[in-house]
Amino acid sequence: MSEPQFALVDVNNFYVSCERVFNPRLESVPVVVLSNNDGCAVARSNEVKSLGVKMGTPWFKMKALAKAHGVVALSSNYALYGDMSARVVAILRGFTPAIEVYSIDESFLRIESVVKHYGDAVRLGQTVRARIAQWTGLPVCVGIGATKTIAKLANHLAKKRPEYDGVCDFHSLTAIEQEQCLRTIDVGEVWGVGARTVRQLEALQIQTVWDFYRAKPKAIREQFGVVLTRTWMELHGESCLSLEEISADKKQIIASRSFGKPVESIDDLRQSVATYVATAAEKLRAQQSLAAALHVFVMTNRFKDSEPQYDAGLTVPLAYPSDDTRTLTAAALAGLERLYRKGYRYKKSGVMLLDLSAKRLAQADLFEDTQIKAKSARLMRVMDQINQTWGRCSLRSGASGFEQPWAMRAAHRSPRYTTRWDELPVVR
DNA sequence: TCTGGGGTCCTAGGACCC
DNA sequence: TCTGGGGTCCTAGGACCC
Repeated sequence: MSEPQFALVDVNNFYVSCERVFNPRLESVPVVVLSNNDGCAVARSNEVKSLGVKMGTPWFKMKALAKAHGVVALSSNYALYGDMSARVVAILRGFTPAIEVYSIDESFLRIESVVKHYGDAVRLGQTVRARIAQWTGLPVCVGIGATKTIAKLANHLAKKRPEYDGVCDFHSLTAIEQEQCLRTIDVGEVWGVGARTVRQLEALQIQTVWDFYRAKPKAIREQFGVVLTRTWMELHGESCLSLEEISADKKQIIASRSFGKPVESIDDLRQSVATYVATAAEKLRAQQSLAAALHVFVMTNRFKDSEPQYDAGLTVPLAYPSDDTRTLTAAALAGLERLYRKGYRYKKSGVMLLDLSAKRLAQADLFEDTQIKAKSARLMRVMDQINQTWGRCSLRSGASGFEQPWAMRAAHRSPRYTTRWDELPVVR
């Protein structure tokens, strides 16, 4: 059996690139895509990155800079990004079925069995790049290595160093080149090394990837535990993290949002909670699970020191595990009644579905009414079908409200070009 | 005025069992 | 007077990821 060879394919500035595909005027213009509620920058074009704007910078803090440099800000358009992501994955499946969709814009591929058809790994990477560019218009970079962690690092090199032309196979570099690369990259760039660990490593004079690579595994194990030791081994070419081709069922499902403006009344909170339950329950049914408990939470704006703060949550167990939006909504609203305190300006609420189990393995209950259960299943199926056809929340419970004055802001959303007939791009 | 949302895994410590 | 040892399960909190 040949040694594993991983490729990490990652779309450059994914959300911004999706917007540019359909609006070429955004090309070579500085563009940011904002988080829900138009809060923070979650995607930045290269022009914006070179202005020094960091990931997660609040929009209101960069407005002056944005105005000075003509930065275009867009609200996030998840319908568009989700659809573009699916197209990229479909193309990648044409290269190999051994693929793990790691996030909306990244996939790992096992390529050792298909490399020979392309000559070498770099040529394979270039073919991937060219095909995705031609079929979707999106730019990607490809990093290749013996482990996922090395592939990630190679992807970083492919992005940062123009001489690689978007594809870097770490093992095609000479030992000296490899060392030079590792010496120039901060240890924080390594997959699995976060800000906290960086600070602790710096105290040990470990600053670059090279320093970390040369560290003693025993010391890493004793001070940092098994997780970072695994990262160290992966960097040394020992594959510890395998390709997860089949995405496991979620163990919890969360739905929550910040409000467009502060909310004080319990009526508005009820609407928001009911809305989020509906979203979460739809996901729950999509993976054919039941929830045995649910957690509902509310919080005030933690950035407002001047205002009284309240941050509370309550876990509500269910009599029977359920996937019925009505049952889950009733439980969540009952929890909310107990949580609610008058006199606060709430900023966010949310719901977590917990203790999930596969529906097909559900334990039948002697005292449960099977007719009601069957009706519930039918109703939920019809609701999901209608919402799939006509858009999320087309059919919803009255509890989620009509006006929804608390709804999040999305003032700069582009059309859902690829998923709505009435928003198709028009060529004149 | 304005500060995202959704996940997973690991560890330590306590409760509990035989 | 003397008071074991091994194990599991659960939970909270921390760290990480995109």
